[in-house]
Amino acid sequence: MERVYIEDLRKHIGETVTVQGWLQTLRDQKKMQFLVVRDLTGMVQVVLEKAADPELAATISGLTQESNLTLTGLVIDNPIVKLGGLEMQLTTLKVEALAASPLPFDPSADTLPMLDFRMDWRFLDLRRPVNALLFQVQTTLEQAWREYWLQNRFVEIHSPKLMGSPSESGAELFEVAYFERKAYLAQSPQFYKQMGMAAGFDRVFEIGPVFRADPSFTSRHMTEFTGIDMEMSWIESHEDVMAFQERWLQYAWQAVKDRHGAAVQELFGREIVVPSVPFPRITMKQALEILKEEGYTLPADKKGDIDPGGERTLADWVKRNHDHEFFFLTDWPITVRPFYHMRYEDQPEITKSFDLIAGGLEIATGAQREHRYDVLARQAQGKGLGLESIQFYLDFFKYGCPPHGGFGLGLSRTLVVLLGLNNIREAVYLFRGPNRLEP
RNA sequence: GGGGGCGUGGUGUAGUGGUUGAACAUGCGGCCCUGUCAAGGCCGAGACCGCGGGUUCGAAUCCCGUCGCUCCCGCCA
Repeated sequence: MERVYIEDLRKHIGETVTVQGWLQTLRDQKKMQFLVVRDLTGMVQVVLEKAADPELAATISGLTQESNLTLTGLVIDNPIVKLGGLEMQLTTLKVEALAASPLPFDPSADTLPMLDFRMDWRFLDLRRPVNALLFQVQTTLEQAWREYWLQNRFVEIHSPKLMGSPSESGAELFEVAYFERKAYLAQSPQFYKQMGMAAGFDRVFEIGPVFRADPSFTSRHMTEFTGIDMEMSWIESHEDVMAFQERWLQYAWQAVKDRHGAAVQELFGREIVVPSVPFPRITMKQALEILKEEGYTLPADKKGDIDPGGERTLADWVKRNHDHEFFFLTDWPITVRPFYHMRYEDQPEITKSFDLIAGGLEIATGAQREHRYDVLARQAQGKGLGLESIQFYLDFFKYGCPPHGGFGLGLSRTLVVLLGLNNIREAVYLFRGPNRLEP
C-alpha cells in the first residue's frame, strides 16, 4: 500500500491507509493502546483495542520510543482526539527498526540537553521538528537564490578545494598531505570565481565548502562552512554588487516567508520580515561618526576597523533610524582589506568594498575587484605578498578581464539571522570547530 | 592566541566546608488504574559530585594543577 504522509490523513477519512514514521509516545493501557507516530509532516494518534488483536497488542507492548514503524489502519474522524481531531485504528504493524532503550536523550522532551551533548547525537537532535524545518528553510533559501541567479544569466561553477600554494594570507589555511608534497584546503573560492570573469562567463556563482584554520571559539565561527559566492562582470562599482545582492536576498526571504512563514512562526516564534530595498548604506567614515555620537568607544588598536560590539551598535542605530534589519557598511580602508579590492581613484586609501550586516551579525563581504594587471600587482606588492605564489591568479588579468565584483556570504550565518538562532552550531548539519571533528 | 564562567545519577538542575545515608525533575524498570492524549498513582534501579594533588578533625563545597565544555575579545562568513 502506498504511503500517506501524516499531514494528508484528513483527506483519507474512512479509508485504510499506510503511514510510516517514528514512535514518539506509547500509552499502553489495560484495554487500549495509543501510539503517537511522527513523520516529517506531523504526528498522529494510532489506536488499538487490545482484545481485537492480542498478538499485535503484545508486539506493541514491546516497542521502544523512536522505533521505526509502518502502520496500516482505518482513518477516522474523532474530534475528541487532541492531536488533529482524527486517529488511525490499527490493523497491521511492521516494526522496521526497534530503537535501543534508553535513548541518549529524548528528542521530543521539553528540556533539551546542552548543545554540545546534542551534537554528539546530532542525528537524534535532527529528529526534532524544529530542525527538520530549519533544513527545509535552508533548502528553500538555496533554491530561491539559484532561481534568482538563473533569471539573471549566472553560471554555476565548482572550484577546487585543494590548492597548491597558500594564496591570500596563508595564516588561516589547513595543510594536507598531497602525495609527495603539501596541499592546502581553500579558504575561499575567491581567486577561482574571478577566473570565471577572465573566462568570459560574465556572471558565476558557487555554493561550496570553505575551510578556515582559525582557532575561534565563538557562537558564529566554524572551521568548515558552506560559502555562498558570486561574481559579476561589467559593473561600474561595488554599488552594482550591493544592488544585486539586496534584491537577491529579498527574493529569497520572500520565498521562505511564502513557503515556511507559518511554520517558522510556530516553531521558532519568529515572523519572517521581507526586507525592503535598498538596504541602508553607511560608509566607514559615517559609521565612525555615528559610533562617536552613540558614545561607543572602539578599541584603540582597530586601525579603521570596527569590532563586533561596534557593528551591533550600528545595527541598533540603523534599526532606530531606518527601521531596517540589514545595512551595508561600505568604503573600508585599504589597511583592513585584501589587495584585490579596488580602490577609489581619488581616495587611494579607501576600497570599493562593503560588508553586509544583518541582525548585528556580519553575514557577507563584497567589493569591486581590481581587474587591471599592473595595478593589482602593485597592490599585492604593497601588501607584502610575493608575486610568484599568486602569479597564476595575476595571469587571469593579463589577457583581458572585464571590470567585476562580487561577494561571499555565509550560509549558516544567514540562517542564524533569518531564524533568530543564538548559535551557528544550531544552524549547520554537522558542526566543525577546533575541537569538533566528530561525528 | 587572550580573558571570564561552568563541570553533581542517562539528561536538566539544587546543594558553596559538618543533621548529605548527595536532593528535585525528567528518562529507565516493575506493578496498579484509566479512550488515553505533555496521562495519573505506587515501588525500584541509577551519581562515590570531570580527573590528580593539597588545606582541614571533616571537602561536591576552599586552594593548586590538568582535561573538557561554554561565552566574550581577536579574526572573519
